[in-house]
Amino acid sequence: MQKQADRIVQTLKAKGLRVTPQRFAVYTNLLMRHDHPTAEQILSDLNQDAPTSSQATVYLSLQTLRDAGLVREVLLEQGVCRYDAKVEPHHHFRCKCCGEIEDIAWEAFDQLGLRQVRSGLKIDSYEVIVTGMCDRCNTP
Amino acid sequence: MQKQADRIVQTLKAKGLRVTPQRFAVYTNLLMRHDHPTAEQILSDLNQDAPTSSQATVYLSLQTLRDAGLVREVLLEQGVCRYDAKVEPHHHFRCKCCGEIEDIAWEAFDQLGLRQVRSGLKIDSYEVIVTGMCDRCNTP
DNA sequence: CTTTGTGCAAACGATTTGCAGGATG
DNA sequence: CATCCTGCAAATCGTTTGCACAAAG
Repeated sequence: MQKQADRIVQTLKAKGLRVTPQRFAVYTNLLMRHDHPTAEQILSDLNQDAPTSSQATVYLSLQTLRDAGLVREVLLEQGVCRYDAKVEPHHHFRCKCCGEIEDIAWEAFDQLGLRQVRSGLKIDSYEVIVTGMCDRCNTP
Repeated sequence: MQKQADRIVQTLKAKGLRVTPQRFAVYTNLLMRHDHPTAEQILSDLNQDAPTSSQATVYLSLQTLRDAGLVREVLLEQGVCRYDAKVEPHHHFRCKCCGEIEDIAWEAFDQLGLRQVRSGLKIDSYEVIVTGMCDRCNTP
């Protein structure tokens, strides 16, 4: 998987970011995951075996990656900031029972008549947050 | 406006909540506003003239009101929890330039084909968050 | 009178900052 | 070699908690 690492390095460089081991590790970790981890979860995951990054660096790296548009913040619960390296437009579902978060395909809402929401607003992006019960919690 | 105060008292009682001056003040303040204040903003607003509620009480009152379904949390920015006493379903727009938050009518998204988002998910509610530039920031 | 809410101050968890040394381009 | 990043520890911010007293039903 040398190719993949190279691609990640190129992505970072393309955004004008220096490629440091810590920043690379944070971004790679987030790209490999399928969940929506908090900064804390990324930190402990990275340092599981050997120490990789300090707390401050993980927080700063995430800020940097967010500002570069490589990573998205996902705010679903009060006081909990999650991160997502999947930048293709998509939405989120949160099970209010187990707390699990699932992606929802963008096309599900493609028919949204966003243009005419309100005249005067220049719309950049939108996100739908769905709450309910996942199939696991739903079938006892 | 005695009528209005009575209506608020009745609303609280109907939810089985004790009506204390502090709780009443928090809820009334939120009902009268058109913005989406943080707990901190409500606190300082209430205590502007005379001391009305302590910090802890405002936080607890907001929790209680949220649990009773009288108030909604609005999460648009990392680390900022806003509150909204308008419980009729509606969505939010946030100007990324001035940070202002506007309500968006529910009907704008009424045509959402939510039922068939994904089989297995039992959907409770959803919310659309729109980001962009408001008309004020857009016209220089 | 029993239960629940309040105020205060201390505790807390997540995130940010200042600063000195180190690595990157 | 100038700039930017990292690590550490301390600081900060928003929110929560423990406890004694007060108020609501």
